[in-house]
Amino acid sequence: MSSENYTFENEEYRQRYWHTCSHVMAQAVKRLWPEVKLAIGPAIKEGWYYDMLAPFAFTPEHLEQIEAEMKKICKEGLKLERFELPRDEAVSFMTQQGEPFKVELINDLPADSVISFYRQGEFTDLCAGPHLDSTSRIKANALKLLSCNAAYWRGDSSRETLQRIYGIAFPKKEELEAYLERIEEAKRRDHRKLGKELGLFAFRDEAPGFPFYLPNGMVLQNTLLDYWHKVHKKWDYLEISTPQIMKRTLWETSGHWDHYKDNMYTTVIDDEDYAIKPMNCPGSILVYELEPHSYKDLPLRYGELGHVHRHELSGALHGMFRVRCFTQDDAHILLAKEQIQGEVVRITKLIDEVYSVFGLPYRILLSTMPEDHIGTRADWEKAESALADAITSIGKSYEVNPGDGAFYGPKLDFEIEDCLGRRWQCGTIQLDYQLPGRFDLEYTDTNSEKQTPVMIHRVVFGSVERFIGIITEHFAGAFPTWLSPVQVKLLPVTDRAFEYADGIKAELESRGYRAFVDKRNEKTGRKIRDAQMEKVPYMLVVGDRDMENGTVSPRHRTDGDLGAMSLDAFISLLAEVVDSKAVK
RNA sequence: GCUGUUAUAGCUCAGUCGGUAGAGCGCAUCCUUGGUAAGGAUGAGGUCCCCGGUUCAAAUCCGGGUAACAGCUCCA
Repeated sequence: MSSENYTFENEEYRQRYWHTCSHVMAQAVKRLWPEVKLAIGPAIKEGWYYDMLAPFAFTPEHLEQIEAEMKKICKEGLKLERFELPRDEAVSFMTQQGEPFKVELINDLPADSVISFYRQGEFTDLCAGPHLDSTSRIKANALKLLSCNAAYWRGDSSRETLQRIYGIAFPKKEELEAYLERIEEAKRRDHRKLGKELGLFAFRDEAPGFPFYLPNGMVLQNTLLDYWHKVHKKWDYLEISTPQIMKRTLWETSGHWDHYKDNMYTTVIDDEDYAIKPMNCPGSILVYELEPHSYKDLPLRYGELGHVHRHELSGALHGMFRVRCFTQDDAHILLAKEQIQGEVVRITKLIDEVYSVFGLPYRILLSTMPEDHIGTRADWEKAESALADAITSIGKSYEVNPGDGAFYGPKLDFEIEDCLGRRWQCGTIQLDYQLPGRFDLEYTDTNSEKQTPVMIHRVVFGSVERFIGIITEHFAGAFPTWLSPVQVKLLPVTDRAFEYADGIKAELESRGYRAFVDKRNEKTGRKIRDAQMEKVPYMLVVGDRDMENGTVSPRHRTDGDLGAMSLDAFISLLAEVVDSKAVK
């Protein structure tokens, strides 16, 4: 069967298609600028890229030129032919072609590997394939070069910085347009843009990477945390709060001073070294150590909304997604080995409960033993199967992420998928066999013997800041009513209705709702438009008619005019939406 | 941190060849009292990111900072 019998929905065919596009792009570049050196050009999840070294920086105009040349190559209908060469011939071939990166790649291939090439017209590339059979298979008017950026050769920051050109292509022009539209939609939802427009948060040059919460953002955060408190009370967590700054000796015991110092902010107090906490675990441990513990205390669940600081590289900062100080909705659970599975089930149920409130689907990843680890293989296997069994026991499934665990234990990661299909790692459950031992933690078991507890680190939101960023984009700023900074905006038709509106506002506030009156000297249409732009869920138009009949005229931001009704009727409607935490 | 790009009014952005700045929105005042997505008029706002250089003259050209953006590396 020829590869062209596949459809584009087929993953393997898609990869083949994009990989061929990447060769066509490289060919176009070499035709335009023969002096450019090629590195690697794989197909990726969406599209492809090619890394290259050029004596000048590519600009959008260059990309247009390359794109035009690519279209020409597609129309030329060049056949792709595979051939193999022995290693020494492969090296001399690429040396002769003036491609040092390709020579390095060939030299690094394992001794027994087959070294294959693909030729199309005058262009030949080192490549394992597979490919389409001809460049004419690529739909010339449905391909686009998206951007050009820097990338390190072999992902190594100590090596050459190359230029990476990203591209995308589809078999139909409409699919390309839909893809580009999705990118535009993501831009419209960018939480940095919405955060500014909606008055949620801000950044200043005076504090790069350290967010300022504005009044609306503070309401959102507090509402989120109120909910967090409620859920954690229900699941038997004990809330604590530990110091921001603690002595160097503590961080030496925990291992952070040796392994995490580059990311820590430090200070000196009374001639002693201190560090601002980058993580909450050592603080929780100090609380545990305050008194002796019995097996009857376990699992002991310390919850902490811990404000941590980490010195991230300036180039890594990204709105609320990557900041230098953030709040983890952390918990440290101390428990006996045999309690692990049951506790993991509890945590998974809690996480499931929270994510479903936001309407966020997720998948679970099990990260197993990395090469660099502590503890015996048997212990690891036991821990990994405890995590795996916990997930399957509640009818959920997981994917394995081999070797991606922390050095001190395996973990479960919860990856949220937002409404644009983008994935975000939020929740995580990590088993830790190391820290309790480093701090000599113990509990007394049923035989009056001292035992070392296991520690579970877990977060649900991950970081409150990142979670706020994610839901801002997920809801495009139109938060569900229970989370909206302003839930009801009263729009008096004339100033005769101000007093009536104030009375309704007071009534709503006394019931715990967030209401505001728009008393600007503007027409109703204008007030509605502005409230819509602010994404307020409910607008209450009140005018002479309502005052006469004792009604309000609610308008929902998506459902439109709901018609006049009594205030009581509106309040019960509002109560139902808010209390159910509906995504509305 | 690295590579590239960018920085002009509260916001979004124009500003040609180097001759000390403009629009729309917002804001203020006045008119307008208007029932489901923008009523009208007038007006006030600028250390053109910071420091230095070239020049008779710099928002504009050059160098160095800072910050943001895209990506790499790293990560909640």
